[in-house]
Amino acid sequence: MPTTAQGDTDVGTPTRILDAAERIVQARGFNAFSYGDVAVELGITTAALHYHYPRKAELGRALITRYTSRFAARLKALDDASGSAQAKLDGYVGIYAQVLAQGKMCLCGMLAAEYLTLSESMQTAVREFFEHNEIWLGQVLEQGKADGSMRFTGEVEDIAKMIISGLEGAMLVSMAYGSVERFMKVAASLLASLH
Amino acid sequence: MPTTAQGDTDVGTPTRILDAAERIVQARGFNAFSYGDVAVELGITTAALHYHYPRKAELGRALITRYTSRFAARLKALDDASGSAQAKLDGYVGIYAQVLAQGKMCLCGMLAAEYLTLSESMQTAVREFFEHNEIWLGQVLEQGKADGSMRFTGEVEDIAKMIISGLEGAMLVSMAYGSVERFMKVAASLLASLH
DNA sequence: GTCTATACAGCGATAGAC
DNA sequence: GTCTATCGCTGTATAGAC
Repeated sequence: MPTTAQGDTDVGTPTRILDAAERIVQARGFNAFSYGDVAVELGITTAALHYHYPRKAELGRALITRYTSRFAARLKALDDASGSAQAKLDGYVGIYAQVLAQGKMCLCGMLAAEYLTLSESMQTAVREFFEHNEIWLGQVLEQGKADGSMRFTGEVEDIAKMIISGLEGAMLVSMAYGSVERFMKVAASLLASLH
Repeated sequence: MPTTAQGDTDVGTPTRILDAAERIVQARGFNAFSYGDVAVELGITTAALHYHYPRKAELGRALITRYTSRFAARLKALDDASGSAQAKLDGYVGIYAQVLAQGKMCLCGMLAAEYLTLSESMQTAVREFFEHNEIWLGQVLEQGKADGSMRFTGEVEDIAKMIISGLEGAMLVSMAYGSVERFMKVAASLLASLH
């Protein structure tokens, strides 16, 4: 029997920990983030946090896997809802813009900068995020190429890498300006060559 | 009378501090970097470091200003040596590739990720780096447009922002793969649309 | 599952001798 | 200009009571 009644949003402590940690890490980075930050926000002690995530690297790993699976769900939603390849790409850019509008980096973009300081487990999970995105972008590009709506020279894989790199970089630089507009302009220039 | 004899390379302690700190920050980030790291490498104590740079934020600021002025010197060298706009752009990409080949991020790209944790003085200096680069890139693009070697739609400023964002992002993601090849492929795709 | 208490290491920074 | 010594704080992590 679950401890939450019907109608409850069922946010257990582990979820609340991940929510707070995710936001802090996306804004300030994994190395500038501490158990203390989360503890204060949740009104519990750091000892309680360690009960759920004994080591910081394990918390970090959980952060990435949840982020990646949520991201995958949004990409699937784009597949289901959007007809054209262009609409899917626009939706993809929109996901990034939403994150930036909250003053945050992409979690895995942030972690890529700190890559050399991460545990092996976190490093692997970060790479998997990028690879998953590249595969999805590749499929969208193939679709656009097949139906004639997109034109590009070079391998689909390389264009996919360019798009994700370009968007991550646009987020990165835009962090220094707190400007979603800047991000949107760069994204538009980036994708303009595909028309 | 200088304390260094003729023929000495004249690397004082402040320079050696900046050299070590710069490399560590570019590889691991400002928040994962400590006075202790530099002290061990230079064989002096952290107290000696504080004599030269009393506060970490001041060391950070010095790091950025030196990096930016060195970068400016390299851009000027490209202006002096390269005739075509395309050659200048290739040289620009080459600078980034050289850094990445040493397992490092662009200093200011790294600091952009940590932006919200930096002192105001460092934040300002980071933005100045990007603005300086955008101006230079804008001039190159104008040159390419004027002599007919480059074609693009949209504002020159936006294309310049796209190029620096794209290259920074390519470095960022490539950090997770330790792959200069990946970076070069993305850079090529990024600039292909200008031909 | 959360608490108090604590261990222990590392950090930035300072005082004062040399 | 560099040292020894030290301070105060923060960080991750653990033990054991409740």
